[in-house]
Amino acid sequence: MMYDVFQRACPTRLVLDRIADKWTLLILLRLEEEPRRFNALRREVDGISQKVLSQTLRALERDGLVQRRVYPTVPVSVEYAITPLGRTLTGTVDAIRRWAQDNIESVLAAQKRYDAGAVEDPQNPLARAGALERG
Amino acid sequence: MMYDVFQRACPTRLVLDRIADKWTLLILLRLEEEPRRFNALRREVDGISQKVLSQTLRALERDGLVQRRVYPTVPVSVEYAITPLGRTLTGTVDAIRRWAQDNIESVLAAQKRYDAGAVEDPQNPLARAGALERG
DNA sequence: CCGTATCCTCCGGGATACTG
DNA sequence: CAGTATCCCGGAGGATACGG
Repeated sequence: MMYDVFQRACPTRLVLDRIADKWTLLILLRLEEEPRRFNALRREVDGISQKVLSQTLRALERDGLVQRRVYPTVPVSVEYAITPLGRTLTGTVDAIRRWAQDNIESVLAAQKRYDAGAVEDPQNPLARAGALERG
Repeated sequence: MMYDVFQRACPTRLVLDRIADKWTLLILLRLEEEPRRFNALRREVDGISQKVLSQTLRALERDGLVQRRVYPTVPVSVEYAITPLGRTLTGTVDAIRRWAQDNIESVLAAQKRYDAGAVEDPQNPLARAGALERG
Protein backbone atom coordinates (compact mmCIF):
# COMPACT_ATOMS: atom_id res chain seq x y z
CA MET A 1 0.00 0.00 0.00
CA MET A 2 1.17 3.50 -0.83
CA TYR A 3 0.35 5.87 1.98
CA ASP A 4 1.69 9.40 1.85
CA VAL A 5 0.75 11.54 4.79
CA PHE A 6 1.67 14.63 2.82
CA GLN A 7 -1.19 14.04 0.41
CA ARG A 8 -4.41 15.77 1.29
CA ALA A 9 -6.65 12.74 0.86
CA CYS A 10 -4.38 10.14 2.44
CA PRO A 11 -6.19 8.17 5.16
CA THR A 12 -3.19 8.55 7.44
CA ARG A 13 -4.19 12.17 7.80
CA LEU A 14 -7.04 10.84 9.93
CA VAL A 15 -4.52 9.57 12.43
CA LEU A 16 -2.64 12.83 12.41
CA ASP A 17 -5.87 14.70 13.03
CA ARG A 18 -6.60 12.54 16.03
CA ILE A 19 -3.12 12.83 17.48
CA ALA A 20 -3.18 16.50 16.64
CA ASP A 21 -5.40 17.01 19.64
CA LYS A 22 -3.87 17.75 22.98
CA TRP A 23 -6.72 16.05 24.81
CA THR A 24 -6.13 12.80 22.97
CA LEU A 25 -2.53 12.75 24.14
CA LEU A 26 -3.40 13.48 27.75
CA ILE A 27 -6.20 10.92 27.85
CA LEU A 28 -4.04 8.18 26.35
CA LEU A 29 -1.31 8.90 28.86
CA ARG A 30 -3.76 8.53 31.70
CA LEU A 31 -5.31 5.36 30.38
CA GLU A 32 -1.90 3.85 29.75
CA GLU A 33 -1.48 3.67 33.52
CA GLU A 34 -4.77 1.98 34.24
CA PRO A 35 -8.44 2.08 33.28
CA ARG A 36 -10.41 5.06 34.50
CA ARG A 37 -13.96 6.07 35.19
CA PHE A 38 -15.37 8.99 33.27
CA ASN A 39 -15.30 11.48 36.10
CA ALA A 40 -11.87 10.34 37.22
CA LEU A 41 -10.53 11.25 33.80
CA ARG A 42 -12.41 14.52 33.95
CA ARG A 43 -10.67 15.44 37.18
CA GLU A 44 -7.26 14.20 36.14
CA VAL A 45 -7.13 15.94 32.78
CA ASP A 46 -7.32 19.46 34.08
CA GLY A 47 -9.25 21.89 31.93
CA ILE A 48 -11.16 19.47 29.74
CA SER A 49 -14.90 19.98 29.60
CA GLN A 50 -17.43 17.21 30.00
CA LYS A 51 -18.56 17.56 26.43
CA VAL A 52 -15.10 17.43 24.93
CA LEU A 53 -14.07 14.51 27.11
CA SER A 54 -17.12 12.62 25.93
CA GLN A 55 -16.44 13.43 22.30
CA THR A 56 -12.78 12.56 22.52
CA LEU A 57 -13.43 9.24 24.25
CA ARG A 58 -16.00 8.30 21.64
CA ALA A 59 -13.56 9.14 18.86
CA LEU A 60 -10.83 7.10 20.54
CA GLU A 61 -13.20 4.20 20.95
CA ARG A 62 -14.26 4.45 17.32
CA ASP A 63 -10.63 4.36 16.23
CA GLY A 64 -10.00 1.26 18.34
CA LEU A 65 -7.53 2.92 20.68
CA VAL A 66 -9.75 2.81 23.76
CA GLN A 67 -12.35 0.35 24.95
CA ARG A 68 -15.49 1.39 26.78
CA ARG A 69 -16.87 -1.00 29.36
CA VAL A 70 -20.23 -0.59 31.02
CA TYR A 71 -20.93 -2.27 34.34
CA PRO A 72 -24.65 -2.54 35.05
CA THR A 73 -24.43 -1.32 38.61
CA VAL A 74 -26.81 1.23 40.05
CA PRO A 75 -26.02 3.81 39.08
CA VAL A 76 -24.25 2.51 36.03
CA SER A 77 -20.47 2.74 36.09
CA VAL A 78 -18.40 3.11 32.97
CA GLU A 79 -14.74 2.39 32.59
CA TYR A 80 -12.36 3.29 29.80
CA ALA A 81 -9.33 1.17 29.08
CA ILE A 82 -6.60 1.36 26.51
CA THR A 83 -6.61 -1.35 23.86
CA PRO A 84 -3.61 -3.30 22.56
CA LEU A 85 -3.65 -1.09 19.48
CA GLY A 86 -3.73 1.99 21.67
CA ARG A 87 -0.85 0.64 23.68
CA THR A 88 1.35 0.51 20.60
CA LEU A 89 0.96 4.27 20.40
CA THR A 90 1.58 5.31 23.97
CA GLY A 91 5.34 5.01 23.76
CA THR A 92 5.45 7.68 21.10
CA VAL A 93 2.91 9.80 22.90
CA ASP A 94 4.93 9.65 26.05
CA ALA A 95 8.01 10.67 24.10
CA ILE A 96 6.16 13.84 23.17
CA ARG A 97 5.36 14.54 26.79
CA ARG A 98 8.96 13.96 27.78
CA TRP A 99 10.15 16.28 25.02
CA ALA A 100 7.78 18.94 26.24
CA GLN A 101 9.02 18.64 29.79
CA ASP A 102 12.67 18.54 28.77
CA ASN A 103 12.53 21.44 26.33
CA ILE A 104 9.83 23.77 27.54
CA GLU A 105 12.39 26.17 28.95
CA SER A 106 14.24 26.36 25.66
CA VAL A 107 10.97 27.09 23.92
CA LEU A 108 9.99 29.77 26.40
CA ALA A 109 13.42 31.35 26.05
CA ALA A 110 13.12 31.33 22.27
CA GLN A 111 9.74 33.02 22.51
CA LYS A 112 11.21 35.69 24.74
CA ARG A 113 14.05 36.37 22.31
CA TYR A 114 11.64 36.44 19.39
CA ASP A 115 9.21 38.82 21.05
CA ALA A 116 12.06 41.11 22.06
CA GLY A 117 13.79 41.00 18.67
CA ALA A 118 10.63 41.67 16.74
CA VAL A 119 10.83 45.33 17.70
CA GLU A 120 14.59 45.87 18.15
CA ASP A 121 16.57 48.19 15.92
CA PRO A 122 13.57 49.72 14.18
CA GLN A 123 15.95 52.24 12.52
CA ASN A 124 18.14 49.60 10.99
CA PRO A 125 16.17 46.44 10.44
CA LEU A 126 18.39 45.10 7.67
CA ALA A 127 21.76 45.75 9.26
CA ARG A 128 23.38 42.40 8.62
CA ALA A 129 24.40 41.29 5.15
CA GLY A 130 23.72 37.94 3.57
CA ALA A 131 21.19 35.78 5.31
CA LEU A 132 19.02 37.69 7.68
CA GLU A 133 16.79 36.55 10.45
CA ARG A 134 13.39 38.19 10.33
CA GLY A 135 14.54 41.72 9.62
CA MET B 1 11.39 22.12 38.13
CA MET B 2 7.97 20.62 38.57
CA TYR B 3 6.16 20.48 35.26
CA ASP B 4 2.91 18.57 35.04
CA VAL B 5 1.37 18.52 31.62
CA PHE B 6 -1.92 17.43 33.12
CA GLN B 7 -2.30 20.74 34.89
CA ARG B 8 -4.23 23.36 33.00
CA ALA B 9 -1.71 26.16 33.50
CA CYS B 10 1.46 24.16 32.97
CA PRO B 11 3.71 25.77 30.33
CA THR B 12 4.30 22.39 28.75
CA ARG B 13 0.73 22.61 27.50
CA LEU B 14 2.08 25.21 25.08
CA VAL B 15 4.24 22.54 23.51
CA LEU B 16 1.36 20.11 23.32
CA ASP B 17 -0.77 22.75 21.66
CA ARG B 18 1.87 23.30 19.02
CA ILE B 19 2.43 19.62 18.37
CA ALA B 20 -1.30 19.12 18.47
CA ASP B 21 -1.45 20.62 15.01
CA LYS B 22 -1.20 18.37 12.01
CA TRP B 23 0.43 21.10 9.94
CA THR B 24 3.24 21.50 12.44
CA LEU B 25 4.06 17.81 12.15
CA LEU B 26 4.04 17.82 8.37
CA ILE B 27 6.12 20.97 8.12
CA LEU B 28 8.74 19.70 10.55
CA LEU B 29 8.98 16.45 8.63
CA ARG B 30 9.63 18.33 5.42
CA LEU B 31 12.18 20.67 6.95
CA GLU B 32 13.98 17.79 8.60
CA GLU B 33 15.05 16.69 5.11
CA GLU B 34 16.38 20.04 4.00
CA PRO B 35 15.55 23.75 4.08
CA ARG B 36 12.67 24.87 1.91
CA ARG B 37 11.33 27.97 0.27
CA PHE B 38 7.88 29.16 1.22
CA ASN B 39 6.13 28.07 -1.95
CA ALA B 40 7.98 24.77 -2.01
CA LEU B 41 6.52 23.96 1.38
CA ARG B 42 3.14 25.11 0.19
CA ARG B 43 3.24 22.65 -2.67
CA GLU B 44 4.71 19.79 -0.66
CA VAL B 45 2.28 19.99 2.24
CA ASP B 46 -0.84 19.25 0.29
CA GLY B 47 -3.94 21.07 1.43
CA ILE B 48 -2.37 23.79 3.56
CA SER B 49 -3.44 27.31 2.75
CA GLN B 50 -1.06 30.19 2.31
CA LYS B 51 -2.37 31.91 5.38
CA VAL B 52 -2.06 28.89 7.63
CA LEU B 53 1.39 28.05 6.35
CA SER B 54 2.49 31.58 7.12
CA GLN B 55 0.98 31.46 10.59
CA THR B 56 2.41 28.05 11.39
CA LEU B 57 5.91 28.97 10.23
CA ARG B 58 5.84 32.12 12.31
CA ALA B 59 4.78 30.14 15.37
CA LEU B 60 7.50 27.56 14.76
CA GLU B 61 10.05 30.32 14.37
CA ARG B 62 8.88 31.96 17.56
CA ASP B 63 9.23 28.69 19.44
CA GLY B 64 12.76 28.26 18.16
CA LEU B 65 12.04 25.14 16.16
CA VAL B 66 12.53 26.70 12.74
CA GLN B 67 14.80 29.44 11.48
CA ARG B 68 13.77 31.92 8.82
CA ARG B 69 16.47 33.18 6.49
CA VAL B 70 16.01 36.03 4.08
CA TYR B 71 18.31 36.36 1.08
CA PRO B 72 18.25 39.85 -0.42
CA THR B 73 17.90 38.71 -3.99
CA VAL B 74 15.45 40.29 -6.41
CA PRO B 75 12.87 39.27 -5.78
CA VAL B 76 13.64 38.39 -2.21
CA SER B 77 13.93 34.69 -1.44
CA VAL B 78 13.11 33.23 1.92
CA GLU B 79 14.22 29.90 3.26
CA TYR B 80 13.04 27.97 6.29
CA ALA B 81 15.37 25.57 8.06
CA ILE B 82 14.98 23.40 11.10
CA THR B 83 17.01 24.43 14.16
CA PRO B 84 19.02 22.13 16.42
CA LEU B 85 16.20 22.35 18.94
CA GLY B 86 13.70 21.44 16.27
CA ARG B 87 15.86 18.54 15.23
CA THR B 88 15.63 17.03 18.69
CA LEU B 89 11.90 16.73 18.10
CA THR B 90 11.78 15.26 14.63
CA GLY B 91 12.57 11.73 15.74
CA THR B 92 9.41 11.63 17.80
CA VAL B 93 7.40 13.34 15.11
CA ASP B 94 8.56 10.82 12.57
CA ALA B 95 7.58 8.02 14.94
CA ILE B 96 4.05 9.38 14.81
CA ARG B 97 4.06 9.35 11.04
CA ARG B 98 5.37 5.81 11.00
CA TRP B 99 2.70 4.74 13.47
CA ALA B 100 0.07 6.31 11.27
CA GLN B 101 1.33 4.49 8.21
CA ASP B 102 1.72 1.18 10.01
CA ASN B 103 -1.64 1.24 11.77
CA ILE B 104 -4.00 3.16 9.56
CA GLU B 105 -5.62 -0.01 8.32
CA SER B 106 -6.29 -1.22 11.85
CA VAL B 107 -7.84 2.13 12.64
CA LEU B 108 -10.01 2.11 9.54
CA ALA B 109 -11.12 -1.43 10.34
CA ALA B 110 -11.99 -0.42 13.89
CA GLN B 111 -14.04 2.47 12.58
CA LYS B 112 -15.90 0.17 10.27
CA ARG B 113 -16.71 -2.25 13.09
CA TYR B 114 -17.78 0.59 15.32
CA ASP B 115 -20.03 2.19 12.75
CA ALA B 116 -21.61 -1.16 11.97
CA GLY B 117 -22.04 -2.18 15.60
CA ALA B 118 -23.53 1.10 16.64
CA VAL B 119 -26.84 0.09 15.10
CA GLU B 120 -26.73 -3.70 15.34
CA ASP B 121 -29.18 -5.65 17.44
CA PRO B 122 -31.50 -2.74 18.21
CA GLN B 123 -33.91 -5.18 19.88
CA ASN B 124 -31.37 -6.57 22.27
CA PRO B 125 -28.71 -3.98 22.95
CA LEU B 126 -27.77 -5.36 26.39
CA ALA B 127 -27.53 -9.01 25.48
CA ARG B 128 -24.23 -9.83 27.12
CA ALA B 129 -23.87 -9.93 30.88
CA GLY B 130 -21.12 -8.35 32.91
CA ALA B 131 -18.97 -5.83 31.13
CA LEU B 132 -20.58 -4.48 28.01
CA GLU B 133 -19.19 -2.63 25.09
CA ARG B 134 -21.23 0.36 24.14
CA GLY B 135 -24.63 -1.25 24.57
C1' DC C 1 -22.88 8.71 38.05
C1' DC C 2 -22.58 9.19 33.12
C1' DG C 3 -23.71 11.13 29.93
C1' DT C 4 -26.88 13.73 25.79
C1' DA C 5 -29.16 18.01 24.10
C1' DT C 6 -29.31 22.74 23.23
C1' DC C 7 -27.82 27.27 22.81
C1' DC C 8 -24.46 30.53 21.86
C1' DT C 9 -20.08 32.54 21.16
C1' DC C 10 -15.65 32.85 19.31
C1' DC C 11 -12.14 32.29 16.19
C1' DG C 12 -9.60 29.12 12.98
C1' DG C 13 -9.09 29.11 8.58
C1' DG C 14 -10.66 29.50 3.48
C1' DA C 15 -11.22 32.85 -0.35
C1' DT C 16 -9.85 36.83 -2.32
C1' DA C 17 -7.38 40.92 -3.24
C1' DC C 18 -3.41 43.65 -2.83
C1' DT C 19 1.96 44.99 -1.92
C1' DG C 20 7.17 45.07 -1.87
C1' DC D 1 8.23 35.26 -4.91
C1' DA D 2 6.60 35.89 -0.31
C1' DG D 3 3.86 37.41 2.04
C1' DT D 4 -0.10 40.94 4.52
C1' DA D 5 -4.97 42.55 4.78
C1' DT D 6 -9.81 41.84 4.83
C1' DC D 7 -14.05 39.60 4.78
C1' DC D 8 -16.72 35.88 6.02
C1' DC D 9 -18.50 31.44 7.40
C1' DG D 10 -18.77 26.83 9.78
C1' DG D 11 -17.72 24.39 13.33
C1' DA D 12 -15.22 23.66 17.91
C1' DG D 13 -16.10 24.05 22.31
C1' DG D 14 -17.93 26.35 26.87
C1' DA D 15 -22.16 26.86 29.75
C1' DT D 16 -26.27 25.18 31.04
C1' DA D 17 -30.08 22.14 31.54
C1' DC D 18 -31.97 17.79 31.41
C1' DG D 19 -32.39 12.28 31.14
C1' DG D 20 -31.33 7.16 32.15
